[in-house]
Amino acid sequence: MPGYSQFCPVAKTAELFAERWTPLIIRELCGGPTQFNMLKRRLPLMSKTLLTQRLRELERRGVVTIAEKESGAGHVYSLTPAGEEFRPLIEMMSVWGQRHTQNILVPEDLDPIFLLQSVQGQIPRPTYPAGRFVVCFVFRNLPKSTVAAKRYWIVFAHPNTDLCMKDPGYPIDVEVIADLDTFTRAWMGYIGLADEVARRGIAFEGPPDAVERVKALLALFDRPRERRFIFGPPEMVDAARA
Amino acid sequence: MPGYSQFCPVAKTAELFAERWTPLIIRELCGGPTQFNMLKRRLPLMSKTLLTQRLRELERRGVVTIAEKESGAGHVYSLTPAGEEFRPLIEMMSVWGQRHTQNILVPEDLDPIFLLQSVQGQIPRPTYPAGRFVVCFVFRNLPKSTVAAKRYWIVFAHPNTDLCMKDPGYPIDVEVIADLDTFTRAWMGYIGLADEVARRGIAFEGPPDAVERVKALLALFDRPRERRFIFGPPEMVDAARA
DNA sequence: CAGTATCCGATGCGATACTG
DNA sequence: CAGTATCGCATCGGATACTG
Repeated sequence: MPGYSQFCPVAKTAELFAERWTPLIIRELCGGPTQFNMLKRRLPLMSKTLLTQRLRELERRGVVTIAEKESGAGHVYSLTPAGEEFRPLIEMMSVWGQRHTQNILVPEDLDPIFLLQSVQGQIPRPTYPAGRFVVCFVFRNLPKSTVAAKRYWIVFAHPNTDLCMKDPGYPIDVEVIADLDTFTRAWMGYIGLADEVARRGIAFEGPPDAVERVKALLALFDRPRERRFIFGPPEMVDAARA
Repeated sequence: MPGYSQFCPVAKTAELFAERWTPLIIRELCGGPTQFNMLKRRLPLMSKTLLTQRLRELERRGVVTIAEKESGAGHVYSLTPAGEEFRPLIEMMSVWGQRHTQNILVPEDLDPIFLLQSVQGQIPRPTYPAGRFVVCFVFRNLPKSTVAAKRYWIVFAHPNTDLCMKDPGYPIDVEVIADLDTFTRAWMGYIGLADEVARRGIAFEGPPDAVERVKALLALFDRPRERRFIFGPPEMVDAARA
């Protein structure tokens, strides 16, 4: 794909920034330095070949640095100062998307893992329960096309938290049961959470105090409609919140 | 090209905004409502078919309105409120490009007409000369690939100004002679204008007072290095300046 | 794990011709 | 002028296999 053949800086920036996948790579790198497979995991539909290609191109253009890892093979990818200057662009794209793309979520967009990574990232560390606390998410009405599992576990273990795709074996404190699309839209603030809970589109099962605990963790009810919702890796969320 | 299959608002926005040509179309529409051929003229490398396609898609997504023209055939294209919200993104891309793409201008990027449209647009109307005033630009070292002409005329006629590709026949007040790439980089603020004029990379010919007049019009010497240089159609420049 | 090399198929898009 | 319809090919990028 050749360039636009215009010296206009908007065009020159678009040649780089508006290439397919590039904004999403930069979105990921906004979460801080990361490795190849971390990126690959968050961009599952992108082939390794293409990801490498894009990262190389971004390095060539001074947007990304590729450093040798100290231990083992592979590299660490991070934004250069020039790359950091894309952060406000990514954030504005996020805001625009929240305001104007609510109705064009298609089944293929839904992804329990991506969703729960966001959930995991949005929960402020200070609010973690003291001891171990396990929330199991059960998603109904998964898109037919997906191979995703129905059940996931978020394990709070004091300063850390883990997202598990397999039963970690610990006793479950609360089960959250919801349609995947309902929970996604609710989590994004696109539909009323309280409403969905009220009509049991989203249901909580467990001891009442544990359920309240989870509702508080998810901050389900005090989410303003037009809040600046930063979507991205946990570190990016942290940075934006500060 | 299918979507990214992610509900993340950055991804959903990228599906629309980061498609090939789309940022440039929006850049143009930031100059206010316009018509098909105006767009086509500013995006010469884009085919009519593709331009139509993109405009239709942007309409479908609520970014552009397509209205019948009152007289004659064709439509008027303009940004919806949602589309207007892309303006800050375009402006940030412009700023990023000015800071980080100065070294990657290639010969094919250079275009006398695009350049002089920008020149014409950047000159504030209040500074126009009182009577008719004609500046002829002569570009040397045009890229071999181009079919562009060497000579262009900007005719100031009181409240209006015209950019001519053919000799308008009026007597010429000042001739500006420069390498196309030198003038482009200087105009963008990428290289020092005063320096280039001093070593006659850019030369002015005409009566001394008229030459001074042109230098003032072009605001060649009081251009700060990191100024917020808005590149785009004249109306966009006007709006950004206000 | 962290990529690289190669092949080949889908499709995006330019070119051309046509219409009101 | 302001587009629409059709065709064909270049190329982007996915799939697969391979390597340190």
